[in-house]
Amino acid sequence: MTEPEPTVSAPLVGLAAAILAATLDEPRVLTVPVAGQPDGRGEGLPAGPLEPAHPTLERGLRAWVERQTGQSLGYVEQLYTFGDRNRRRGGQGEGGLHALSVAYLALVREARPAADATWQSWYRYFPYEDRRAGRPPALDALTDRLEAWAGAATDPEQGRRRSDRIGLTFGAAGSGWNEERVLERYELLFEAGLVPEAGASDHIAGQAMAFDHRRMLATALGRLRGKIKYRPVVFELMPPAFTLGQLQRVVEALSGVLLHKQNFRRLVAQQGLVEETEAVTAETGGRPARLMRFRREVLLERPVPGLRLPSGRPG
Amino acid sequence: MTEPEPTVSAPLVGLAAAILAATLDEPRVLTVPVAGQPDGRGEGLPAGPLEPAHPTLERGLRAWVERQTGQSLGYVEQLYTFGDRNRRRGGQGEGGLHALSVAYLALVREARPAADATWQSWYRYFPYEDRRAGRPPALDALTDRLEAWAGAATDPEQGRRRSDRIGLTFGAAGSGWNEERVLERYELLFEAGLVPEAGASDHIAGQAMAFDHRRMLATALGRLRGKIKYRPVVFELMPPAFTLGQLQRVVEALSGVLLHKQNFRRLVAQQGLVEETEAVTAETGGRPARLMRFRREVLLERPVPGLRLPSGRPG
DNA sequence: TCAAAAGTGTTATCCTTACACCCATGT
DNA sequence: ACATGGGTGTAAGGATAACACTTTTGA
Repeated sequence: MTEPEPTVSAPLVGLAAAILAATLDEPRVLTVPVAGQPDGRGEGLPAGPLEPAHPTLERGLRAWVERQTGQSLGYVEQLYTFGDRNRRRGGQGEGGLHALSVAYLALVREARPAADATWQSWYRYFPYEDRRAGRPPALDALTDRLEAWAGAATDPEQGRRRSDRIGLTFGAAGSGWNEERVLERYELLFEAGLVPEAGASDHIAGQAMAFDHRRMLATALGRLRGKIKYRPVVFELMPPAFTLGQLQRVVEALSGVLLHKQNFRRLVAQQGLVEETEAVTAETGGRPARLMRFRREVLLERPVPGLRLPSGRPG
Repeated sequence: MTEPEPTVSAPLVGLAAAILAATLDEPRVLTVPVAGQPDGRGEGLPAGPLEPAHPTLERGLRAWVERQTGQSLGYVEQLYTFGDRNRRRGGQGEGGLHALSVAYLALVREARPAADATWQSWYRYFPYEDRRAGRPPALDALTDRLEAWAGAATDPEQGRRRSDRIGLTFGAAGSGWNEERVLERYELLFEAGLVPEAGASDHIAGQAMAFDHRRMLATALGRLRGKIKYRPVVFELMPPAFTLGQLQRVVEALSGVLLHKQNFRRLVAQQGLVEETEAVTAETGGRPARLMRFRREVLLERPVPGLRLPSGRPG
């Protein structure tokens, strides 16, 4: 009785992947060109329809990504299933849901582009998310536009709610910046009509993407920024051996904020996440650094092994 | 080029909801009878296929739930999209993925069953998850069976990995019990063939459900148990006014572990999650307790307002 | 008077934060 | 010599955990 019975028109199911890496202190995402898109939206995530031959969703995703980019995936995690708000049956009017996309997050070590896929910095699509060099200047323009949108609300109550959301997600008031709220910030910009995906000709909020791929990417970044704190996923992005300084710069690149050096090192060390190798490297510019490696055993020892970000430091 | 094009046979998309409540110190889930299922698997979650008329996934879900149970939903959150491992095209052989289910978590305040839907305790389906009365006796039998399964591995390396997983998820060794790992525990039991959903005639691991609904329920419980720690979602399950003792018992019911009274009260108070009302209630058996209410303002004030569970107390 | 639950206060301990400082290399 | 990044020590502050204890009702 609750068994899904065949309906006349099943929706299309798409698979999409936000494939993330970090090389040379820059967080990256693998993108592909997308034809037939509005101006400025010709970039997208590797994606394709779920096919009858796919044994599972994840296997289908891996197949598509390999076909489109040549990249084989290691760590893969399902993010969210989107009912695309832009694609409805028969144009407008009574249209129901036409297409779904199951979005995935993938973390890979090496950044070797293939075919016409290219690696881009995350912050090309979300420039305001990078606070490593201090509060980005673009932010002021953005929050001004957002406040104008809040002021243009139909009633004062709605305006207050909008202002609250702006303060909460963009860290006005006392609450401070929360680097995990990437999706909430993008959604707010979308609702305020400040991104091309919402019909704006604007691009002060960063480079647009095809379909709702930028929403998927925002979801992926927020998830990863949260997850590094309680799971040792950063190491999926690191080479087998690395210095603590490199690790810190990768974490900073992902989270978009700078960290306090001494405390970061102590946290990493005392949590047993890494162990020393015998090797050192001299390519860092100052005193040669010891190379470390990830201790896989922590997965068995500690219940919640993550890189709790230690406070932060003024940019 | 990455645009999903129509394929000959799109998969069916189902919607399912784990609707959770907490009444009288017992955590509950709304279930419906499911016809045509194997013996002992006639219970399921409210569910139905996504229909062309549904404007969004969530609206489709709400429609199905209201139709099947009369329950209208408040807080709703998407959980996961499952490619049902039991339903493949054409039986066995080359079969690809035939049906998807997008599963949701819903939290409701009132527990008034309607139609042939009934409220059941979570722990009917996961008896080993309730540690409020100490370590459940059923657990020993379960871990014995699991260890036997680990011992029956094809090679020693696989056996070691299985043993590690058992220790990690069921909290042997030093690691202790982690109440959030509901899904990992269920998946382990599934792989070990100890649940009817995996073909076993056994039910020492709790009451089975139709399709993969128990997997969805496990996902929901794990998510909720994690989420109460960093979001004030418990209050979705509470009446408008409640005593701190009631709140504690609900949190204990959800998490399945007992908490330290004094510290719980202090934590709740000093986090500003609740405020006093003028009323008191005398129905608690001892000294009358002050009725409290949830302070909605914390959502604007604090970045991560949740009920960090204070340690716990020996059961 | 006693049981049961509400509610308050205090202390030891640990973790986080912040600051100060030394070490080894290249220019 | 000094700039740069690597690496260590330690003290202050705050939060948690554990303990003891008082208050107010009903039976």
